[in-house]
Amino acid sequence: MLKIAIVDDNSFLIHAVKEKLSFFDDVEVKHTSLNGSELLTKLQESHKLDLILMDIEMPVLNGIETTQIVKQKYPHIKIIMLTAFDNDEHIFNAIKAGADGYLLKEINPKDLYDGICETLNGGAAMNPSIAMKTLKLLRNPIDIQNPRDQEEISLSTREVEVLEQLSKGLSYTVIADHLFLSPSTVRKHIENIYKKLQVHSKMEAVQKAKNHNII
Amino acid sequence: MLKIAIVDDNSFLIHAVKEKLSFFDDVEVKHTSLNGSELLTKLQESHKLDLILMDIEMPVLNGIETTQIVKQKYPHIKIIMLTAFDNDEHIFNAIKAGADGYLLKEINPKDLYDGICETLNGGAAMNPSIAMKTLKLLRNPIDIQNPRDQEEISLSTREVEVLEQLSKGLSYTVIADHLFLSPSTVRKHIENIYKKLQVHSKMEAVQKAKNHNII
DNA sequence: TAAATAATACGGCAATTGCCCTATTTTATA
DNA sequence: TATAAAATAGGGCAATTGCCGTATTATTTA
Repeated sequence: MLKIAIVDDNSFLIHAVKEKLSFFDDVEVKHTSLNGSELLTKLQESHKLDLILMDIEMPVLNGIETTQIVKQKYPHIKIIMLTAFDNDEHIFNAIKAGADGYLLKEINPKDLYDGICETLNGGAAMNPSIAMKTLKLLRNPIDIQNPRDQEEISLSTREVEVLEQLSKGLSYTVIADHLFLSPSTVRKHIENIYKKLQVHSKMEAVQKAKNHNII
Repeated sequence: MLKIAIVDDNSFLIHAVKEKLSFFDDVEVKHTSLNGSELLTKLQESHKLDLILMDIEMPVLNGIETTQIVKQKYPHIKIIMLTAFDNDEHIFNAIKAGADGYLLKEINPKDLYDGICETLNGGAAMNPSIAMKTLKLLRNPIDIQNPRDQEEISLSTREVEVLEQLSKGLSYTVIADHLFLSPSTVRKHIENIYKKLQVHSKMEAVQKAKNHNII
């Protein structure tokens, strides 16, 4: 029987997670908490737990701080961050704090269950988009020292692809060739990218994109 | 239709992977290669590819080197390393080379297919045990050092100054203004820089300069 | 000191880029 | 199912860039 705890300041979401886990007979939700310190109190009484599903943004004691403390005191307990957001700083801080996985709340029951099992078997549960972010962090150690917050810069998938090509120093026509697009389309994408990033040249675009971990 | 290529020096394993993919109607294995240089030749003819499943240990040109080259030339093509081993060095080198995912050959058809789809959607395909290793790498930044090669590229003091300005994304005229030079002089300096670095645009110059620790 | 290198500066020209416009089709989302 | 957002594509134009000349004036250095 897998003994799980859930920590989330939103009781509705706790309920939703519980429901997802209810499909699996070998999972038992031992207790739930609305914040980190509530969890710590419960752990003082008993730390017979296999794994904690932890939200990040909570009052009193947030998920990152709580993870750090739990991992310090009870290193045998696995912790998966289960959160709505996947911004770089949260991910990196969670990893540093010792989290064993990072999943998004929108996850379906089976993937959640699989993630729990994999984590208990020594692996790491990770949403693919988050896995990609960790790869980018590994490639750009600069970001690790000073992770900057990406404001509300939201580029479309295609725009990111174009940006990646731009960062190789390629010309419009070559990019069009690579992405099987008309040069006009590439130009238009780049125009839109410039507007979103508020820049006026390839170099500035690439630089800003790198600073914001877009590429 | 997802256009896939497979690169593996073991033709039996190529066949096995093909068979796993045969369950899925929207996957088409465009071509297979027994090593990196064979793949590169095929890509020169046509790079209409979505994703490459790449072995690591191959003769002639191994998976890491091949990944680096492909990612440089055709950054739009996703690459998943598909290998028998999961040692730390391979993983880290593959990530640095630009791999978008890292799966083990023992994977079942569905997970392989899911991994491919997730990767094409901008995520990263990762085996849980490998995900855990990347987390550990992120926690120990000591391992992450990039020893760069220092070839004999000798730029003059002035040229380095101009290059630094270039890297800010500034235009010829603005650079001239900053360095109290005539725009013509700046243009000439940049011309000389391009010749020394053997590049043909601002972006390439800055990129190459950064790789060689000039700026 | 003579020769080589670096730094300065200009003119011309083709190609590329940045920015404005419109417009259709596809995809997502409310 | 409307509506919005994204992706596609093209025309036009001014500014910038990349590349080719040439040429004068320091500054090194052999």
